[in-house]
Amino acid sequence: MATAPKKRTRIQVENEASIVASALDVFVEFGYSGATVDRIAAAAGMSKANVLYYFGRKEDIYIAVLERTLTEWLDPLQSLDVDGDPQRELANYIRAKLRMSRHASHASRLFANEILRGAPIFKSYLENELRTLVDAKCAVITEWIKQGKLVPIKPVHLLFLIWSSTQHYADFAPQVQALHDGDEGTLYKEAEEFLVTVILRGLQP
Amino acid sequence: MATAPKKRTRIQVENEASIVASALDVFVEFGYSGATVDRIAAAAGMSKANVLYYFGRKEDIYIAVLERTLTEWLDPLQSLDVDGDPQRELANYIRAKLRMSRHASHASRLFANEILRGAPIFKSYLENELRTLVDAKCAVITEWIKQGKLVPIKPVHLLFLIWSSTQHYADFAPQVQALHDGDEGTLYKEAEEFLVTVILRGLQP
DNA sequence: TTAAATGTTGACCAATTGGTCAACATACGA
DNA sequence: TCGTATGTTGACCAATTGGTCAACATTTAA
Repeated sequence: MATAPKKRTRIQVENEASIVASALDVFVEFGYSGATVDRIAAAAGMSKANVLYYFGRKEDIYIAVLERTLTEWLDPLQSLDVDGDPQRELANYIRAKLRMSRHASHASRLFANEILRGAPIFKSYLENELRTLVDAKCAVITEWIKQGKLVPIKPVHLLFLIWSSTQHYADFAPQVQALHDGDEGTLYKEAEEFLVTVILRGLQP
Repeated sequence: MATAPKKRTRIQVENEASIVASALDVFVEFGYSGATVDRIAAAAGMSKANVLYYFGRKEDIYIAVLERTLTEWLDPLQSLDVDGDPQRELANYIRAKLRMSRHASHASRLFANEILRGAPIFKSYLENELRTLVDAKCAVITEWIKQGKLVPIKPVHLLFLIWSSTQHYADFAPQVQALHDGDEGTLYKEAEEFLVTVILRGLQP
């Protein structure tokens, strides 16, 4: 009962997917204002008018891109399990976030851009769905602390630490590359080793 | 012998400073493409034509803003002292970066934006001056490790960790606020306590 | 096969953009 | 005081922008 139950044709499904995929690249490369409908259309291999036929406004394309990328991006946090071993659960989470940083770097940069802009589209999501999820996972961490399995800290800051330190490798890639010798594989292997070691040691009671 | 020794008048100094200061706000709020010369002029309280009289092109304004903000931003890293106590030196550095995140958040966001864009202006600086400074400071950390005062890690990842985790509070402020209860003062006090504790514990041999 | 629904686009529009320029205003050293 | 260097801006321009629309093309269900 969320939206009107309009049937979407095969061509609609294909073209909308193509537009959204191309638009992700363009928004990430040029930012919201710098991304033109023309560029998105060119990237998708169709005319500007046709893009506007599927998405009435540029902002609608942007919203669609944001929504499509969202689920994928937030997925790893879901799996933090209160019954698991904290060190193991957190290590897995760090590794998962780092993998996403590497292989879904466009999604990471898209969100970074959106939040840097003041999260005009995202804000309500942050305050509702994400907030709910984060509260639940903070409760898990608090429980681990109560059981004496982690040093006492305020859980939300731990999430910030994991998010920031892993996403850094995607969002600040040009800087990271300028300051690091060796190929991407080595970089991420080192980062994983480093972050898991330091953060887990830092949390050990 | 760096630049032509042109004398700058009082009015030049004042107006250029005013433009650069206003432009920082505008670039941060709207991004590079979204920032218009008109908006910058309005923020500086003068006509667009006058702004272009001082800075021939929009990009020149941007470069000036970047340069003006740079020195200030990089300052804390300079002071990492190999003869000091590592735990104390690093704690001070984390605290300094966190203070800057709070009180110079526009500078942090400006750099984040620039690097997200692929660092078109910044790249050569990253690869030269910053690289040199970072190499020097990594040598300091390596020395501390050799002396057995820190757990063995690759120093550059430690810098990434400190940068990302502290700048997160500036760059992702809308997200941080959406997920944190309490005022800004409390937030930063908690963050400082948390980051210093966890990172230093994580590095203790 | 056919006709209605759906898809596609070039041409077009008004608004905004970065940037120029000639004309005018002010500051300032001699 | 005065003349030149400096400062200031409205008017203007060409290019680009998001978005519209009428005309044409293709798909699809009957």
